[in-house]
Amino acid sequence: MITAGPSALVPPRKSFRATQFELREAAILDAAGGLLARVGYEAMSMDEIAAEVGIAKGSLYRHFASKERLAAAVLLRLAARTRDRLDALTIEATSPLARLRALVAWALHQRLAGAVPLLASTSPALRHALEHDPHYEAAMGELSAGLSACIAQAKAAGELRADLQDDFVLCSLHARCCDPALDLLRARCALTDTELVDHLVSGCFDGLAAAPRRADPG
Amino acid sequence: MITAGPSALVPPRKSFRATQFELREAAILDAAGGLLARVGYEAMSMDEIAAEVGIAKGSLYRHFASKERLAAAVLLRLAARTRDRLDALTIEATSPLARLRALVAWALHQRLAGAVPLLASTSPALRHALEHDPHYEAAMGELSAGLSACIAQAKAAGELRADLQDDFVLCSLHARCCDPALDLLRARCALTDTELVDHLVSGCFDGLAAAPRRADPG
DNA sequence: GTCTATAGTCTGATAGAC
DNA sequence: GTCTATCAGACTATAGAC
Repeated sequence: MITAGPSALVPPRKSFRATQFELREAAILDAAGGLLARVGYEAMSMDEIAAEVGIAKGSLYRHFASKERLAAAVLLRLAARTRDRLDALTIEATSPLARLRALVAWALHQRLAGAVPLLASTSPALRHALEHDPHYEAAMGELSAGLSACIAQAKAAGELRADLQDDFVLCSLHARCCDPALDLLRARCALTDTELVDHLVSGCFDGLAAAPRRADPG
Repeated sequence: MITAGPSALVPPRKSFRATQFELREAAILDAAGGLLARVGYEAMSMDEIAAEVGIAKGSLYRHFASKERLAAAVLLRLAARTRDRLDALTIEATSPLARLRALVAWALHQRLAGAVPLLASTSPALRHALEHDPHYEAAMGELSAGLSACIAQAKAAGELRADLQDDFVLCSLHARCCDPALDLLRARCALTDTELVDHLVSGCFDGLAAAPRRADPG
């Protein structure tokens, strides 16, 4: 049997403690993410998070040096997950446009399940904090790059309007994933989750106006 | 009401003090609105507002009993203005759809000029405060009613997709007026204000996907 | 000026991984 | 059995409503 010892080729066997540490860190991110989505950055208190996770406040600070960095870690994880999702869709989905639609739908479902919108817009203070976080910038940069590639493909395939610049589409999609309409609709309309998401995605890509819309030259 | 002045038929002549009071109140609302848009509800402090207006903090509280009520007054005024704008468009604009497009464009231009998005979404705490403000509820109700009428007309004229329910369109338009995409685009894309607004309005009504989009039966 | 809320720190006690 | 991480919670300092 492969002793714990430093034999090469042995998968890194983590100590029980280290595993616990990682599990707790994930739990903290989950709790903070939920709070962030429900009450916002300013109103979420470190005491509340600690209480929700069931750990002491001091232990919270063993994982994250400050409230800002904790919130940044939440959004960082979400950015990474979104990117992973996009990668997965690159294999699954049939066309570039289908990938984009599926990614927006996925993001909206995440939010219905209680996730934060992937946007600093929640709080200007948080936005400011993130602007100086290199890890977050990097993760968002990667995500943007993947999306931009997808947008370019969709345009080349004639699936996206040619008169809109790529950056505009990118920002629009980002914003649609964080759409405040989701909250408005949840409060006002009686729709199932799936209907809600389908309508929002369709509204985003197909528009609200009736079919004959632009006088596009062929 | 005409008794105040000596002669009847004279427009109500306000005292100097009352005029000053109203001017100051408007100035407070302007300052608070700007702060609200720039830094958000939680981060805007009463001290900051007082300083910006150039009055003592005590005077602030002569006008508004609390921070919550001040913020509510800002959004209330904006709701009223939006409604006024919709009324004006009912005369100006040619079709119901044109009215809706023009209203969204107007709201976006307001935001470019520094106004708050007309939405509690900025801050969950603020949203909670507004949920219990009858004046705000009433103003938003009136605005929604006007918009719903316009939406119904546009649908009847075949200008809006028939497969989307009115409430869905209403919430979507509301959200588009508060679109976080505006801020993202301002930071990322080099577009003039007018281009920015035109693109956003077009994205909202015409969608991002290329023309042949749904297999609509006639 | 007063008072509350909360970020962030520190400590002595304790459980449980090693 | 030792030793380290965690716990509960008191504590400081600051910001900001009123």
